[in-house]
Amino acid sequence: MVQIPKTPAPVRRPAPTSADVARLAGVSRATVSYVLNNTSAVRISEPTRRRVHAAAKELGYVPHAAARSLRAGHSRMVLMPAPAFPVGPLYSQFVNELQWALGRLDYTVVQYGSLGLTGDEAARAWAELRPVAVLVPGSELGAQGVDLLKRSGARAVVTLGAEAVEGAHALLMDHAAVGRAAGAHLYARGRRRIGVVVPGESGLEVFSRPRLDGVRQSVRGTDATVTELPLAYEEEAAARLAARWRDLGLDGVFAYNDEYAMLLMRALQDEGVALPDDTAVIGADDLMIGRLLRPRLSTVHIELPSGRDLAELVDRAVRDPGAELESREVLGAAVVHRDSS
Amino acid sequence: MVQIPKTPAPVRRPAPTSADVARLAGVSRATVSYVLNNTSAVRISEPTRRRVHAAAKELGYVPHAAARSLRAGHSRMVLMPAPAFPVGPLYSQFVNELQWALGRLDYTVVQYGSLGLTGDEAARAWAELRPVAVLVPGSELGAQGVDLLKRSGARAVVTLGAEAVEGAHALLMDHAAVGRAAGAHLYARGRRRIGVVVPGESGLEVFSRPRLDGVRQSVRGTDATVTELPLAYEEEAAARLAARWRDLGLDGVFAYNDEYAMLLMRALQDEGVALPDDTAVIGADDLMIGRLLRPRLSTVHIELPSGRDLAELVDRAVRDPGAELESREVLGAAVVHRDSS
DNA sequence: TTGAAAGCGATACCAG
DNA sequence: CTGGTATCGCTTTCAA
Repeated sequence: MVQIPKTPAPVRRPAPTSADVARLAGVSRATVSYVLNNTSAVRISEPTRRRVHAAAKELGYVPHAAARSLRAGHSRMVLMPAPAFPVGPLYSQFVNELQWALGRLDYTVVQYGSLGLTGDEAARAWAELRPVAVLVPGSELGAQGVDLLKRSGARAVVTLGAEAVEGAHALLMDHAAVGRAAGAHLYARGRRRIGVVVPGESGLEVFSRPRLDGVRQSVRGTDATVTELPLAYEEEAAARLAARWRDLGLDGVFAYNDEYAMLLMRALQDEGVALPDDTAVIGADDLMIGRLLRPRLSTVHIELPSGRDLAELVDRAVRDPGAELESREVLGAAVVHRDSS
Repeated sequence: MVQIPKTPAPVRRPAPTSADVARLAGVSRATVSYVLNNTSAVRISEPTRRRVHAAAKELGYVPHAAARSLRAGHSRMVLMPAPAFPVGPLYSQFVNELQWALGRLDYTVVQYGSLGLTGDEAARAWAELRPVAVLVPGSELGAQGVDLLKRSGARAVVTLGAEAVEGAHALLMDHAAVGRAAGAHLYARGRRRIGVVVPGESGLEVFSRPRLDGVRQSVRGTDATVTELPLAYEEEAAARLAARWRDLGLDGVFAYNDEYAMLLMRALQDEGVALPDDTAVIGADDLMIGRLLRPRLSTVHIELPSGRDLAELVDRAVRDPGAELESREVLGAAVVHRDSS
C-alpha cells in the first residue's frame, strides 16, 4: 500500500454558494443567477457578465441541484431502480440507449440502488427524490406504489413487465411469447417430450416462469409433454442433469437463454447425446455465443423496444400527465432456426 | 395498443408537505418533524404521535429529500457514473455487492447517467448533486475534477483505474498485470510469436490497451514478438482474421477476454488450425464459457476487490476526510491453465 | 440594468 | 411537551 501525501489544505470549507460568487463579483445574487442561467428575460451588461463568470470560475462554483429543484418545484430526473442481479448485454444496451435518448430530451437518468427494499419501501425511497418520472422493470411495484409516486409529484410511472399496473403506463413484455415461440418450434420439428431448463438462481423467476408457461401454452391440447428442468449455472449441475438424460427420455429442450443452452449442450455432448438427432436444443436471447457453438444454436431472438421509443413515451407522459395511459405489447419473439433443432 | 381509462382524478395536486401533515394533525410542523424522525432529544406525547402518523399516512406524505439535505447540509448519496457500454457479469456483480455493502452502512448508491459528458463536464454534473462520495471507474477524471468535487462537498473521491489521481483515493486496477500474466504463460509454454486480440469496439481501450502493453512487457528482452490483432466482435471479422492466420505465423494468442477468445477459437477451428498445437490460446476474465469450450480455454482469472472492502474504504474516507489518501493495488491476475494453451 | 426580498420544504434551536 | 422561527441555496417577481 502506497501513501500519497494529503493535499496541503486539510480545512473543510463549505462549498461556495451563489452568494459567494455575488460578493466576489460585487453584484447581487439575483444577477449571478441571471448570468449563469443566461436568463433571456433580463439583459445584463457584458462587463458584469464577465465579472460574474470569472468569479464563479475562480471559486469553482457549482450550483446546488437540490436547492434549485426545491425552488423550481420540479426536477428532470428519471429514476430507475438499479438491477439487482448481473444483467446481460441486451438490457445493458437498452439502458444505455435509453439514457442517451432521455439525455437528448434533457432528462437525467438515475439508477437508484434499492437493494433489499420491498415494493412499497422502494417506492417511498424513490418518491423522496421527487423524480419527474419513474421507470420500473419487473412487477415489484403495485398500484399503491404507483399512487404514492404520483402523489409525490412523479408525472409518469412506466412499468416494463409482464402485466400492467393500475395508474401506470405499461410496456408489456410478455416473456411467455418467448416460450410459446420455442415450444411451437420444437413441436413443429416433431418433438413431443419437451424439457424446459429453468435457472436455479433466484431473481430470474420473473423471466423464467413466464417462459416456461409459454412452452406449456404452446403445446396445450396436443400429445406433447413439458418437463421443468431446474439447472444452476454450474458445470457440475449440468453434468448431473445430463447424466440422467436418457432416463428423462426427452427429445427436445428449451433452455432459459443461450448461456444455459450452452451449458447444457456441452454436458449433453460430453454424455454422448447427439444434437439435434437425439435431442433438439433451442435457447433464447440470440447471443453471439449461440452462433459460435457446434451445432449452431437455434434461439429465440428478442426484440426490445428501442431506447428512443421509450424516451419519447416518457417525455409525452411527462408533458401531458392527464393523457390516457398507454399500455403496449413491446416484446417481439422470433425463432432463429439454426442447427441445434 | 390497448387504452386503459385514466384515473378518475386528473387534478394535479402538489405533493403533501410536512405543513399539510401538521395542519391535518392539528400540530406544528416542528412536532411533525420530531415525530417522524423519532427525535430522541424531545419527548412527544403518545396521542400526538399517533395523530401525526395517522395524518402522514392519510396524505401519503413522503419527505422531500432535496429539502432535507439542503437543510442538513449533506446527504448520504454515493455517486457512480453509469457504465457507458455493456458490462460483463464481473462488474455487475461487483456493483451489486457494493450497493449492498454501502446500503448496510446507510449510504445510498446512485448511478448517474452521464452519457456524452467529458471528464470535467461530468464532474460538474456530479457535483451539482452534492454527493458525500464519488466512485469513478476509469480515468476519465483529472485532478481538476477531483478538486471540483471536493470543493462542492464530496468528502471522498475514489477512483478505480489504472493510475492514481491527485487528491483522490485510488484503487489501482492495473490491467497490464493481466497481459503480463498471459504473456508470461504463453512464453513459458514455448510460444514466441504472440498475437494479442484487441477489441475493435471503442470504449474498451481503457482495458485493452494496458492488457496489450502487459504482454509486451512480459516478453521484453526476449526473442518473442508481439502482434496486435484488432478484432470486431462479429463472426465475419473473426473469419477474416482466421483466413490470414497461416500468413501471420503466430504460435500463441492472448485474447482480450474469454468472449473474444471464443470468437477467435471458433474461427480458427473452422479454418483447421489445431489448438493448442498450432496456436495456443488464452483468454481473460475466467468466464463460464471458457470452461465449456473444447479445448477448455486457458484464461486469466481476475480478482476484483470485494464490495465490502470498497464500502469500508468509502466509509472511512467519509468519516475522516483529512486522513491520508489510500492508494492500493487491488487487481489480482492469475493464470488458469486449461487445455487451449 | 441591478438589487431587495419572498419562498420552495424540512429541521433544530430557543421560548413558552 | 409544543410552537414560532431562522436557515439551507437558489430563482424570480417587483421596485428602484
